[in-house]
Amino acid sequence: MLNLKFIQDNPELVVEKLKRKNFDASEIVAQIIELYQQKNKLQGQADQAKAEMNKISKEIGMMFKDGKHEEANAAKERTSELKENIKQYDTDFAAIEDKVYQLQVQLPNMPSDLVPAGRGADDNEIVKTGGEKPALQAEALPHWELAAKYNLIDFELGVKLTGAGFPVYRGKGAQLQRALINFFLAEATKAGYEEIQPPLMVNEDSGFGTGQLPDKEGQMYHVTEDNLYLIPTAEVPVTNIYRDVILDSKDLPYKNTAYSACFRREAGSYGKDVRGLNRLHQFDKVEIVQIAHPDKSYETLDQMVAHVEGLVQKLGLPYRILRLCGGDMSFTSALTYDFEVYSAAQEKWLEVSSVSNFEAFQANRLKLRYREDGVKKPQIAHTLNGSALALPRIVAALLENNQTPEGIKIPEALVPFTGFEMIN
RNA sequence: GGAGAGAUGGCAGAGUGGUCGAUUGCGGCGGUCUUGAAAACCGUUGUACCGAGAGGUACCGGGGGUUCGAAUCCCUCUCUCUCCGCCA
Repeated sequence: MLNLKFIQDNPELVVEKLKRKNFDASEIVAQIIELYQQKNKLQGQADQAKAEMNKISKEIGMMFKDGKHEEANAAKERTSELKENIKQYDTDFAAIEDKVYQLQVQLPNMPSDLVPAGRGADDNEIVKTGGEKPALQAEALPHWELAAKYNLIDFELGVKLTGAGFPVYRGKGAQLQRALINFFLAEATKAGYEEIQPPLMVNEDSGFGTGQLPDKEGQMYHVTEDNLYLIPTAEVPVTNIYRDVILDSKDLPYKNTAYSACFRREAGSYGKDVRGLNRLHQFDKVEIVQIAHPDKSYETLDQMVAHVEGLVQKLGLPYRILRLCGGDMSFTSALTYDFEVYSAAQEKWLEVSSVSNFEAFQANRLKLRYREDGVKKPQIAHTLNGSALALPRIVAALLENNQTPEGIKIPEALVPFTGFEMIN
């Protein structure tokens, strides 16, 4: 959510910047400014009326105290009209405020100047490529066949237990999952992130705070009986730790990491692109979150990107880093880097991480602020997060890229966590 | 699931219709004192919006109502806690 005052003070800038997200904001911005002025005028009138009312009420109180009952009753008569007016002002005010809000939430976050122009995935900028694509023999198998061959993942069993998109990991498959989680958490801890074990369900306020609600309601599993939502990412509970808080600037940045299962309904997305582990309703992910000072948030973003890069490097996966173009980035992001790893048997790049700076967009909703030494008014902080990493596609790439006639080789960095070097 | 209690400022905790945005204590900040620190003492210490400013308005879990006037009374919703039951 963009700040109202900012929109009011910089209407052209907002419109101009949002063009890069292929969003025409001119109409909405104009309406917001118009309504904002009405709102302020109304507030002035309402406040004045209320001030008068408060004054009279106090006077009446004193009169009663002094035993001047007749005067007091006379004064009461003056209040009825004021009362009516105030009621009207309040109703109108609330209506305008609501309208402004409805418009305000339609505006996406402004992209950073680094964001390339573009419409879709093809326009993303490849900022870096690393690692070596493996040379597989001709009969290399896709990961879902490898998973079956070595009894690592049972997709059909998941269907029996729950439904499509809920695989069952077993044996070394399950152990590999656990090893990856521990490896990612260990790396994050080493990098100074405090580990969090968050609830896997959140309430409406939290869903709203990070922007899943009200718009993306359909993407989350909703437990209607208790009105709770299964989290689509640990970002939701972890970032909401900082909802409605005022931090001390000298404590910034706050760094948290969390492993969680993630639940996504992904309604309607079935087909050949979603085979195997490519897209699931439940998957595991380690997330990193930072709350940063606005002056430092891009530095922070670079650090987070470097952290994620370190992970894919240690796993020995061929990867590339994309800077998302205006048309492909999310509604809430100001700058996003996607990580893709190459899954050699599918011959496909798979997205395994998305690292974003939301600047003040989420923090505005969250009312997440910090106080600068000696400055009275709290300022809005910046929020960032990234996957570090999402497991399924990492597993897919590991299985496919590391397959040999003897079995699947575990990357060296992971062996201390798996306890085995080979799946065979 | 049954019974009860409660929700007030960073925390603790007063306040049952009127100068209450809210007593007090703790914590925080500033100062006096001290070689330094502690103690003691003095002062200060919420957020949002409007306003050039003076200042004004709103907020005592959310919403609604009664009243000239509500933290205080009424209705309603939500949440939390305690005890019992069940259970990991």
